This record gives sequence, structure tokens and C-alpha cells, in this order.
Amino acid sequence: MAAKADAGLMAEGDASMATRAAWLHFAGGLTQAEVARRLGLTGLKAHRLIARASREGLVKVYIDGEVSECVALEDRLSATYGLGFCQVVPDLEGGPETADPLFKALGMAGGQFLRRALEAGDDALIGVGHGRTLAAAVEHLPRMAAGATRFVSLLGGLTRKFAATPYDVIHRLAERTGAEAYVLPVPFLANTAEDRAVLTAQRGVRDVFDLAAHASLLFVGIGAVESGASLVATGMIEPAEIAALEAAGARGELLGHFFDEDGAQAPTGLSRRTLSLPREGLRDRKIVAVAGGTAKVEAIRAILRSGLLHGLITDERSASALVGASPARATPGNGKAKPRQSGKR
Amino acid sequence: MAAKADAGLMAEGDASMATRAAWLHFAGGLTQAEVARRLGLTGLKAHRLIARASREGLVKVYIDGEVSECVALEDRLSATYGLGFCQVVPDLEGGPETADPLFKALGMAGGQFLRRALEAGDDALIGVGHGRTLAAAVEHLPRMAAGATRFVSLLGGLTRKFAATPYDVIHRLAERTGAEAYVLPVPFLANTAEDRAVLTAQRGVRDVFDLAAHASLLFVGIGAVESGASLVATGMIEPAEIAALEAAGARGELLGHFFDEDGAQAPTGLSRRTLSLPREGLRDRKIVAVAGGTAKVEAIRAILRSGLLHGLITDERSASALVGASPARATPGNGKAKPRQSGKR
DNA sequence: CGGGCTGGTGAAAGATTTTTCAAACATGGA
DNA sequence: TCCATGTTTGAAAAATCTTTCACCAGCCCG
Repeated sequence: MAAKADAGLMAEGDASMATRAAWLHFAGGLTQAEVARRLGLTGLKAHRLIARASREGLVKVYIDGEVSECVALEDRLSATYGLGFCQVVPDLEGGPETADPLFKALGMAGGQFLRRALEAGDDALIGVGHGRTLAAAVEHLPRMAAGATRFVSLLGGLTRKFAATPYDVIHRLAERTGAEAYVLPVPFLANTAEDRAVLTAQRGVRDVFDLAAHASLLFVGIGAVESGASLVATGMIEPAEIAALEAAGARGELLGHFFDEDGAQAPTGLSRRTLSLPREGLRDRKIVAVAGGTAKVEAIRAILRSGLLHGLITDERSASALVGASPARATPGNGKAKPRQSGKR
Repeated sequence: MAAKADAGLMAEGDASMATRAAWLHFAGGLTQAEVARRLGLTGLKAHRLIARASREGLVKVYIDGEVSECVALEDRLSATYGLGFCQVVPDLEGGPETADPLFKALGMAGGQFLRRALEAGDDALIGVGHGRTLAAAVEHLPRMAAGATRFVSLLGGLTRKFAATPYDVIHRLAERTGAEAYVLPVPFLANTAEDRAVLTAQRGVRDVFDLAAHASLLFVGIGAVESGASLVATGMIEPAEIAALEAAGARGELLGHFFDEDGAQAPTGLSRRTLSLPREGLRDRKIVAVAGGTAKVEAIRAILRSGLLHGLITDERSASALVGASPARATPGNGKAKPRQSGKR
């Protein structure tokens, strides 16, 4: 990641200029041509600066209004699964290109949750998990001082091949907030149970695990159990292993632990090799998960049924499926009947 | 204004739909045509929903990067005037249409400050002042729960004609946060000193003033002293009165109190009729002001010199003038009076 | 020294957004 | 009922944003 970041990094002056251009355009509401004139650039250059600022995530945008259907789903989810907190973002899955919009929306919501948690400062130590969704959340977290808050990894972060994961959540978190962050420089899954014991016994590792056990907020993702899951894609778990888990009835993963469709522990020998918080360590913790997408509905349901979650951030479609509702067509007519709502899609 | 606002208000379903469209567009990154397709609307309707969501402020956008020149100005301002906190937003004044972009930028910064203050929850009682700039700040504050924080008006909010001010800061603040808010239903300026005494003695009024004296954070604007000042425009003060103040050496106004160019109390009999926190009540308080624009530079300098401020949010051009620097790149303009406008870019 | 690579540049084409304008529609009186 | 008034609507035009593509300068390596 370091190398990649370096390549994409802006020079100091450029970044400053890009930010300035973005201010003029987004905050000031000037047109790109006006920005260019004001800055003494060509229109194209201004556009490129602004585009770059957007790409680099310097421009944060979020939506402040409520969508009534989503609020209703939040209420139902909270009631059904006893959540203390729930947020549902509007349906973003649709076309074949489902991935990006969904992550962006979940990331925005997750980032806001994190920001609030940091700004409230109630949690002195926040544990974080893995995954693209969490990475997206951090991506949407503004640069800010974390105050006294610290972060700790809840599970091993390396893949089998000991290459850094492309979605290094805690690293970026630390970078953005300047907070202390304790990582677990061990694989997610050891080769053998003996290896796991050895790794766990390492000085630094043991300390971090102890720390993780005391985090007052656990911010995590949920993994699906299927051959296409990102657990497999990132090399955390071998295809054969996931197949075995699926056959054994595992439906969802939370912090390296697998649950069946009823939320009970899925039978698997894998846990003896997993470098993460022990399963008992999940009881009575404040766990907030962010996950969504049709591929993950089953997994989310499994985790919800375990009763471990305190909070959930998900998308409308998934939420709909989770409360067992008929997936409510994207646009339900409102109160007053509108002329035609022809189904030409 | 009230009538207009009502007219422009969205129906419940429409607002929900607008928010949904905004999510798809901004959060999901879909094109307006795609949003339309997804929602079963025409492209134009989708555009109008999104435009409305933006207009109503449902879409919040802010810039997360630093502009090096601004950071430098913040440091210099902090050092020069002993501020504990300072934020400078990039230069937004430029063309003849200077008003809007400036307020938008200051509003964004002010709104963020407020949000942080609320989320941190350190201040149980926040006092607020008046003015367009503050109103803009509140405008950019996301809907959020204020927790235990309460708000209190620091000065009378009615104009001479007893019509509600168009920029009713505390009212919107309460509306957005659901917090308790104590207003002062008295004019900003009483007709006579005797009237002031009578008004101040009213039960509710006295209580609110007492409360205001205990606010742990004072979030205020700064008023210019000139015939075009918004103090005059909103009818708070008569043109003749402001002229007298100016002649007497008054250069800036803070919470109804006037200061000369050295930050000392400006001689005026007006204070005997002003319904606001007594001047002594401003010492050793945490006062954060947000103000900017060339027209206000002199006023801001006056207030800064008083040493009362703990924090300041302003724009680059003003900041430049305040530190007496030859304005960096985008800004020609000297420290005092009217800077010539036309640049050569 | 020259080839190939990289990154930046501008013109122009392409797509999307925003505005404009006139007609349709509703609404609230005279 | 009918008109005056204001709001919503859609098509088309205008403005704006984004992408594409070809080109040039610098630079590393052979």
C-alpha cells in the first residue's frame, strides 16, 4: 500500500491547490470555469484539480434527510433483533454494477458513526475488524483528532501469504486520526493449531489481545460464507476451507467466528487456528457491525440471531430481507395517489 | 419569510423521495438519469428532486483538506491575538457576487464547529448570538441529537418593529437538534433606558439572562459599524444611531457592545438601552466568533484587540488583512479601507 | 544517443446537468 | 362559472462537466 499511495500522492502544493479549488467549487458554489479564472488556471486544469480532490476523498458529502421507508426498517430491525442502534441507508443495489454504490453508501454511514463515536469520546478504546466495508467506512471518516481514543485490531490482519491486506482498516484509521493504534502482525488464520499457540504467545501479540479484550466498542464487518466471499478473495481463507464451512452449516462470520443460520456456533475446527478474540469475548460487548448487499443477507441474519450485535448499519434491500418483508419495490407510491407509476424499468 | 418557507416546504413523501434521490446520486454516484430509471421517474423529475434536496440543505458537503496558506494564517492569527482556536477558510470573495459564497463557506466551517461542540458534549449550555453568518452556520449543521446540551439567547432578538428577525439563529438551532433553547423575547434595543429596565425585570427575561451568564461557550457573530451593516438592514439599529456610533469611534460590535479600533469600549449611550449580556459578562468566557468579508475586517480587528475572543472562524482574505500581511496569491488588498477590487487574473 | 515509458497538457467530442419557456393544471376567490 | 394566480410539467436549449485522444517534455535504461 505504501508504494501505491506514494505513487498516487499529490505534491504539497498541488494538494493545497486542489483543496482550494474544491472549496471554491463545492463550498463556494462557483462553476469550474469561475474557479479557473479565480485561480489563474485553464478550465481544464481546474477541473482536474477538483476531480483529484474528489478522488482523494478530500471532498466529503453526506445526506442529512430521512427516508421514511428506511426509518421504518430501522425500527423493525431494532425491535426484531433487540438492537440498541440501527441505520438503514437507501437501496443502492440495482444494476449489475452493484458493488461500488453500495460500498460508498455504507461507507458514508459507517464513517459518520465512527466520527460520532470519536467526537463523543465515550469509548477510550475501539476495536476494529476487517474488510472492504469497514475500509470504506474509514475512507469516509474526516481527518480529525481522535482525542484520547485509541484503536486496537481485533484479529490477525495478514493473509496466508503474509502480504498486507489491501483493505487495511486500522492502519488508515490511525493515519487519519493520529490516534494510537495497536495492530496484530499475525495472520488471520494460522497454519496449524500449534502455530496459533506459538503466535499467540508472542509478547506483542499477547498484549494486543489483552487490550482487545477491553475495547469498549467493537466496530466490525460481517463475512458471508460462500466461494465468492471476500474472505476467500483476499486469501484469508482457502476455497476448500470455506466450502467445508458452508457444508457444515456456517452462514456468517463475525471476527473470525462462524455462525449457523440460527446464530449458534457453527461446528468447525477452524477456530483452533483463528487468531482473533475468543468467542466468549464477544458476549456482552458493544458490537456494531456494518454490512450489506444481497450476498450478505444470510450472513447478517445469522449474526443478528446470535444476539451479539448492539448496532447494525446496512442497506435498505438487505434490511428488507432481514425483517422478512417483501422487498418493497424501490419506489412505493406515497400517500396521495399519483397518476401513473408505470413499470417501465 | 415564514410564509415563504411554508410555501417552499416539501410534503412528507416528497421530502423522503428527494432524500432518496439525493442518496442515489451523491452517495451512490449514479447519474441523474440512472436515478430516474431506478425510481421510475423522468430524468427531469429526478433532477428536480435532487436540486430540491440540495436547496433545502439536505445534502451536506464539506472539504477535508488543508490549504497551506490558510493554515499559516491560522497560526499567525492565533499567535497575534492569543486565540485558542482559529479557522481560516479559503478566499471566497472575489467577483461582484461576493455575498453568497462567503456565507456558504463560513457557514460550513461554523456548522462544523458547532457540530463538534455538540458531539463532544463538553458544553452543557451554549449561548448564541445573531446574524446572517451565524444563521448560515446553523444552516450547515446536520440534524442531530444535542444530548444534554442546551442553548440560550445572548441578546434580544426582535427588531424595532417586533417582527421576527429573518435570521433567527437559536430557533433553527433548537429545531435541528431538538435541544432545549431559551430565547429572549425582547428587542435588541429598547426605546429608552427605562424601557430596558422594565423589560429586563420581566420574570422570563431575567431568568434567561441569568442562564446566559452561565453558558460555557458563546457562539457569536461580529457586526460592522457602517451604514450598510446588517444591524441596520435588519432594523436592529437605526441609520442615525449607527452613524453616531461610527462618529464616536466605534468600529465593531460583539453581542450588542461596541468597540473602538483599539478594542476598547466605544463611548456610546446606546448600551443603556441594549438588551444583552452586560459587558463585564464577556470577560473570561469562551467566546467563539464567526465573521468574514472585507466589510467586516475593521470590526473583526476591533473585537480581536479587545482580547475577548477565544476562537475565530473567518475567511482567508480577512485573515490576511488582519495579520497585516501582504495577501498571498489570490488577494490584492491592503489592510485598511476599501481594497481595490479588480485584479489582473 | 535514442527508444520507450511516464506524467502532464490542451483541443475537441461526448455526456450530464441546469436553465428556459410555454403549456397544463390546480386553486381560490369574484 | 370564470378568471387571476401560482405551481407543476415536459421538451428543448444552453451551460457545464467529463472523457478521450493525440501530443510533448522529462527521464530512466539499454
